[in-house]
Amino acid sequence: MAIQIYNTMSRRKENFEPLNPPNVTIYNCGPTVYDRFHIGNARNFIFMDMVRRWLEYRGFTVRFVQNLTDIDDKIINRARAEELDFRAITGRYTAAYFEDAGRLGVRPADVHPKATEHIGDIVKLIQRLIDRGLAYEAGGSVYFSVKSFKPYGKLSGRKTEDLLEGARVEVSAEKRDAADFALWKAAKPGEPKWDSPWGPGRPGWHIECSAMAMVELGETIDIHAGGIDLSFPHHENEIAQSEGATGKPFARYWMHNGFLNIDSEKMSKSLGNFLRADQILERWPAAAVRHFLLSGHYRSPLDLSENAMEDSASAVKRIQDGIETAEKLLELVSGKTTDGETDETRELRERVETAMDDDFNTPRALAVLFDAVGLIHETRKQVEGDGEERLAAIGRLSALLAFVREFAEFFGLTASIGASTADKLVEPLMQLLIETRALARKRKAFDVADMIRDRLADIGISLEDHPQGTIWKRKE
RNA sequence: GGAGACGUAGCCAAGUGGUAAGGCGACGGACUGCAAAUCCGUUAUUCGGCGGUUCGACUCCGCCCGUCUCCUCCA
Repeated sequence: MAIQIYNTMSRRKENFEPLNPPNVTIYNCGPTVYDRFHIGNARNFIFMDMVRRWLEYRGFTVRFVQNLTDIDDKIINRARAEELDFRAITGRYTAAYFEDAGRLGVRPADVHPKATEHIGDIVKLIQRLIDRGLAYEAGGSVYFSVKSFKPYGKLSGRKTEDLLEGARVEVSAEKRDAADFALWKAAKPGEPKWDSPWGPGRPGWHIECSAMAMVELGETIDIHAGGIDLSFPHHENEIAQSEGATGKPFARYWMHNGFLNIDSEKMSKSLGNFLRADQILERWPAAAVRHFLLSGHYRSPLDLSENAMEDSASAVKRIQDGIETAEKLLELVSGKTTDGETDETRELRERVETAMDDDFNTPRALAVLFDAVGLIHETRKQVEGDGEERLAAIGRLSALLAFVREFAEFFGLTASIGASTADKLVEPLMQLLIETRALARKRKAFDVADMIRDRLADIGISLEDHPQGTIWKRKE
């Protein structure tokens, strides 16, 4: 069964067939580095990183490119406000991007191209569009002529006429049509600028993605992705620029994730109702944030709330506890585990694969993971019991543990496990305390036993008594 | 005005033309010296409303109500 991907262009799920299997090229529209990104941006980063990993899991060789927009109005404004060179701003927030993304478990792309490092490629592409009669120079700026590109609007389902009637687009005497958009912006006094055949200026927003995607991935890429708000005008314009210049399809699959809402409204910088990723990470573990973002289908809107985060934190705890309990229990009873699969885990794996192959249905895949955790606890009882079945149960438990661990890691839900590397002294000291408490309990000195447990609880360690012995865990 | 998405239990959220996954929460029980963890049971005769198609719809069609998004920078 092939992987199915919902293509915004066709508005339906399609079988995924890359241009040159097993290679897959992905271009994801990255952040403008004028501020730390918010949790809504993170939804896209985390999701696309997971798409990349799922394709790798499925045997594809993925080349993943995500740009960093490092020149635009917002950056210039911020630089002005702070009285700094714009490069100081982009440098600071580029570093912040990698820091926050890393904490969220998002891998760096294979390449993170920057607009300012591709001015030459951008200029060449603009020239190509002028040569083809699709763009024109006016007053030192260059505009794309929307009317001369017939398929304009095919991604977002818009008609050029409607756009012109909308008339909410930027009015400019230089443009032949209101819907035309800038490829090259003539420099105003004091703005960063680069030389070009049309005079000093800087690239427009949309052109960098076309130019860099082509340079890094070729004229036709497999998957182009971004938030749904980018479908128009950004992606529409990219198509116009790229296909206008090459005459080839720009991207085979367009993937757009839904918004992250807060109080049922889109979270956005302009509305001011956003929460930065670094802020949310101060309060919640990365694993909980990831669970929350993956708990809904990527194309649906997701509503962030205190309650939703609490639910996710509890849900993640169930998985992590399941893993930890199984690990420690296996150590307690046998000291060694095997990683072999069983019919049971093969079936679970198949369910995850079916869910993920179906347009990356993470909620369904997570449900399988929770089912597996349930099976761990069921098996645990057999391991704790006596008799014949115990040996078989140990094998079953190890297989389930390996399965849950594999996919919990795949989805990034184990992030906080082992986050603090335990001092070598901790384990033997814990054993000492556990043995002391066991002795106290045996002698019915429950006040002593409870004191040990309570004091450990105070410092963040919980004890669980099992028939085979006592397990300790760190709390959050 | 144009384009589109969505409306499933207390909350979050999958799903299918054949009789409702999973998570969180709640309640009852088991286990425990007491806990914690876990387990068992209960928690949507019903999928925004009204019609229609069908042997049968939550799933298909129509209308209505409600929420949201895009059409302007935005993941």
